[in-house]
Amino acid sequence: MVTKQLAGSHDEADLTRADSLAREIFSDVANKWAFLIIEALGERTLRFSALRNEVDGISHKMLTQNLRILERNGLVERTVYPTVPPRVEYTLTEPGQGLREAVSGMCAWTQRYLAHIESARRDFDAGSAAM
Amino acid sequence: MVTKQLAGSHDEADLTRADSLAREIFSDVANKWAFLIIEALGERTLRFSALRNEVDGISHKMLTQNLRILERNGLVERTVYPTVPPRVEYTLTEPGQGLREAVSGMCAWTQRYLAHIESARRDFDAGSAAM
DNA sequence: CCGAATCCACAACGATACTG
DNA sequence: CAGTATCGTTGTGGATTCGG
Repeated sequence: MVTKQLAGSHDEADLTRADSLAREIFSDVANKWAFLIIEALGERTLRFSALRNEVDGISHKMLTQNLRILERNGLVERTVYPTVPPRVEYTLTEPGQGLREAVSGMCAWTQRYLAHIESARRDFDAGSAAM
Repeated sequence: MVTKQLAGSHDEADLTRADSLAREIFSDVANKWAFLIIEALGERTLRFSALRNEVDGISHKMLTQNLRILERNGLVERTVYPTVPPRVEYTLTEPGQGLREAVSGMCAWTQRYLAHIESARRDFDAGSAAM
């Protein structure tokens, strides 16, 4: 699936539509900031500013932007308390939690191969520099 | 980890270094094309042009670029056969396979929530359009 | 406190053309 | 066939400012 799929089903135009939708979702979700936001949220409910502190290095703009996208896809829930000053909380929905598990898988993978990757990079960079 | 970590270890400067490295890896790997390439490769060995056919919509340039990055991180192995015309094959290394499993997790997640997400989007877009 | 909009530098991307 | 370089366009992301 997603790339070319194994065509286990019946129709074809139908699958390619699902495929292009899957691509869109990937575009929305498969980026550094979305991942970090999802990991930061975890099972907690956080305010905008708290979230901004957790995901460090993220700009105000990027945070809002990515949160909007996640919200649009139904992965985070946005709750506005009409107090003054305003107060907005974000929390992962159930599909969002599902994604978080996948993301956690990637995080675990990163941890596991950290050293391996680091040395692969050194080798590669050393090889490129040889001229 | 990756974002702020739970500080289960001893030192601190050490962890933040690992953390920033993890970030770098995320930047390299957490993007649409890298994911699609990894899924397309799977357990097979593919030539450049074959890979290009599998990951459809990808440009020549993007493919080389992402392959270089993956190679640099030791996730794909690049084998050049010095024939004429040249022939270059790509295959996932063991760490690459590990990443692929995580990516597959995301693909499975996508499939699972496809309909859910689609309707969440409709709701969101309908809400935004209300003015 | 949160979000939207503006401005702007610069990175990403696609198309093309050229090399081995 | 595979890779690199260049160019022009589009997009991304930060800083700032204004508004609720």
